[in-house]
Amino acid sequence: MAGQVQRQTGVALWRQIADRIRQAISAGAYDETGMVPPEMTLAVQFGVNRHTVRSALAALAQEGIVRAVQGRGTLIERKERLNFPISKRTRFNSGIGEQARETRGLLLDHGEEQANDEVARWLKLAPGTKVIRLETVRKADGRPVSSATSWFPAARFAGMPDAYETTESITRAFAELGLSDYIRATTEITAAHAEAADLSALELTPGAIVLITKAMNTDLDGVPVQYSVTRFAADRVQFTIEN
Amino acid sequence: MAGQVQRQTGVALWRQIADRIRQAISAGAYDETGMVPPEMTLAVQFGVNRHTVRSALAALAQEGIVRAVQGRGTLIERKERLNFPISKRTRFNSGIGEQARETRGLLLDHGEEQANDEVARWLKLAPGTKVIRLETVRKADGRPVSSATSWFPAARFAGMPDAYETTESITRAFAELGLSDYIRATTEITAAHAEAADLSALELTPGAIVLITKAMNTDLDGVPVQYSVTRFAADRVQFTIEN
DNA sequence: ATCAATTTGTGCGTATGTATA
DNA sequence: ATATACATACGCACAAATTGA
Repeated sequence: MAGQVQRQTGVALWRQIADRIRQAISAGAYDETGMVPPEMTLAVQFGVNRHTVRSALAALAQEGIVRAVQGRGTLIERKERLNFPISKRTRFNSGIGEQARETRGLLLDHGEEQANDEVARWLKLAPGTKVIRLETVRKADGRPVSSATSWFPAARFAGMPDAYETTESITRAFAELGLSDYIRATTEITAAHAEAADLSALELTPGAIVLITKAMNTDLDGVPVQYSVTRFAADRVQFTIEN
Repeated sequence: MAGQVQRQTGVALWRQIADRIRQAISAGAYDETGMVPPEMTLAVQFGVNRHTVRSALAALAQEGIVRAVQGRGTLIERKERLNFPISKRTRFNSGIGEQARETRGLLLDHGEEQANDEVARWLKLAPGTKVIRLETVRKADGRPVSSATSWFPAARFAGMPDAYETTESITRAFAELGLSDYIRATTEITAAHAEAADLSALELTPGAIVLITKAMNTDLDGVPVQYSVTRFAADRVQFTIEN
């Protein structure tokens, strides 16, 4: 874990250190012992006071990533990073596969509205066309992984909110509404700092990073059936693209 | 730009605000005027003192993203976000296409070494096999976009460093070495906070985000020819996957 | 059972950075 | 520019828990 933390940058040292340790845990750097190195070792490594390391570890403990035991050390509780394959057949639940014991999809809010320019462009509709909006959060083993806003052409998928609430899955909801198969046409990926809404929806701490995908699905005839903006907790996921 | 900035989070208010304004500029929120709103307007919007907004704008001015003019306002200098298509035919230079007038690839360092477990796994070689390592930075219109470490099987591509230095392009270097075509087989995408090395290589400010890709290219027979770990300045790029 | 070494937990004083008014 | 409040970071000291000799 080379590279020093930096002062006077607007990001507190304890946060920089927490981010680095979180990353190291995800990368499996401490797999041999299952523990984080002692506080003093980390303090020397990062060139800071032990108190500063403690602040960082406290933040990670708060996230449930580590657990400190007096006299023993700081144990690693979790190190998973879910992998999302992105392909023509991109689906949340089957993509997760055996990486989680249980996945759930919760419907937070929904409504019918008129497509704004962005939604209309992606769904290839005229601006103002009626669309169904779904706000959902997906969890794996109880842990929030992503929050999404999806839009569907209202003319075709008016029953979407009910279908999703019942099935907890876009794929199964589509099936209920008579669409047995669909294709991921385009995916756009960016990254940004978590906003206030992300913090509560994804149970993140401020300063965390979100990976943002804007994706469009079509039916087998190439007609757009869904546009969604999904925000993933960056330190819980990675994407893979296989060509 | 909804959502308030938060105190006591380890990220200074001026930095949170700078990040939000940078994001808003990228998203085109101020395209009508080409200017950032007045400092007092922003101060009210974020619920902070005007001084705090000034700190944020000073940081953005330092990055060259905005320029403050007394009596007029704060002008937006740059707002581009380069788009990287990821597909079988993923190539940096042709992918950039007309988005930049000039692209360069600079060779920072290179060497011959033995493949560690990660490199060996990706290149499908036995650990310890000789590989060529290239450290490169790619720039578009003089602005650093990504820094990459690439590994190539040494037996086949011993001339890689020279070829890259001459051609400033992986594609052209491969061509010089007798490989006229190659395929992007796998791409893995994650995001993390910028490390010290990123700050200098990509001219970032601390707290910035990097998008990290781990990618493997093969020749037309499916034999791995390159494994690379590339770190992109997250606020300058986006990825798109077309299926 | 005891002891020493290691490691986390706690307290206090001080200096500097951040933000407001 | 000044004053005030709070957050961040450091340095030192000592207490409490765990481990292994």
